[in-house]
Amino acid sequence: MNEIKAPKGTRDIFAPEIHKWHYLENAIHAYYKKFLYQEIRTPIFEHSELFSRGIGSETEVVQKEMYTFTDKSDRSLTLRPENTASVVRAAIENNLFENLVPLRFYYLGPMFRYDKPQKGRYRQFQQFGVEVFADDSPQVDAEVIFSAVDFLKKLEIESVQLDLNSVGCPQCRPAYLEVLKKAARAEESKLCADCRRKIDGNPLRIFDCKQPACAEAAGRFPVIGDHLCAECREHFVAVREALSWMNVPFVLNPRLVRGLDYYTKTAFEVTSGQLGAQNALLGGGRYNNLIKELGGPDMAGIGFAAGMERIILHLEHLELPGRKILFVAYGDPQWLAHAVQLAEVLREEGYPVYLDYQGKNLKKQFKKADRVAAAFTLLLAEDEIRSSSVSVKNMATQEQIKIPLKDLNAWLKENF
RNA sequence: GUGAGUGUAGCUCAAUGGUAGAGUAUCAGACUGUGGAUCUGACCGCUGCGGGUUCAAGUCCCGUCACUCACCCCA
Repeated sequence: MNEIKAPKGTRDIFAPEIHKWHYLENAIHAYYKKFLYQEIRTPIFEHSELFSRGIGSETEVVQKEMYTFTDKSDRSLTLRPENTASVVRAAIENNLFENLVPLRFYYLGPMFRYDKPQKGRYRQFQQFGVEVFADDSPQVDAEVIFSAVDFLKKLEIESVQLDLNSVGCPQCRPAYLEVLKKAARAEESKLCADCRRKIDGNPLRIFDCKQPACAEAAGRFPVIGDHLCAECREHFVAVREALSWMNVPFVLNPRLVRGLDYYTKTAFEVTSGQLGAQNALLGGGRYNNLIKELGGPDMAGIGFAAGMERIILHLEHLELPGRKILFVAYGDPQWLAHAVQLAEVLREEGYPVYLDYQGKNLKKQFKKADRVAAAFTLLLAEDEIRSSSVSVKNMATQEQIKIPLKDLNAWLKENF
């Protein structure tokens, strides 16, 4: 008999951690409402082709990490590894580009990638993110980046670094890639086997390699910043200027590349030293060709995605105020009916009320009240019932007073 | 996909190759109108799983699975 466990890379979330998730989710909704972003919820699985076309069929994510399956009608479907392609698809499909203003969305929900789990990395993981369409202004880039950093700041996550780069566009990137390949080939003998393979496939990834020899060689490679076309260069300058208006500090990182193919111009990433190897809290950038490539209008787009588990890891020491609750005790089962009715009235008034139906005697009930961390225990037994009152015990101070039932609500409003 | 570390009670951890233990939690009682403290008792295990070595394996060896961390990749 094998015990059935959660699949590798998945996990259960419950109290007390779940409180942090509620806190984070509420914070996301509240924060992005201020920017007039609208929440969008897209399916958790999509046609596989959406991701291979959107993310890029040569990317690591599409080649090795997708949960792809065939349904009973032989459709190839895939559990979403990220949400940008889906949001774009949804906007196209629902004609949102014509009807909805502003074209600014945020989302949150589970994503799936077949990765080897480690700290901050799961096979089912939660991301939240934003997508802004139809605006190529560099100031929008800055606003999106500002919102990401500022949001983390609001959560008191401040020991982070914002890396910024421009990865060019179809006008300038191909020429740069050729220059880069040439430089890499010239030093091919110094590179590791992995990086030699990257030269023809995705030479930008060589910059990611942590092998000292590769990093050393990559230090001499040309960087894209010197090969941007006029438009990309001006855009990048304007983004940096707008970030300075917003007092967002950043680190220019000419070696920053993104894992998904659709990025153009601005690319950014926020990392944290507190996370271990998987140190990216969020990453994103501009994708001015994605919407068109997926069959939509020729419109710009920019967004980012953040790893919620990784943010939760930064909320370790967050002290969430415990929910105050009332405990109704009844002493002897013969008074249970009165207790049930009192609990019902209290809940109707909005109070969180706990009633223990197994309470055999007062001692046990008070013990349970202690266990559930009740602020007050309301005792309803023979004396109280006879006098139409209730004994209210403050569990912290041990003070206990008898209050007429008709005054209870007013008293609680005052003291609870 | 590669590597390393760790798998013993619900949880945290002990146990020279020689009868599997403690703390904690849970339950009951001391204490039938009152919680936290204390004391007493009870419950708690195919030592991840499968092989092997040995008179004897939680302990040594091999395999396997799981978890953790790292590589890789990324949020």
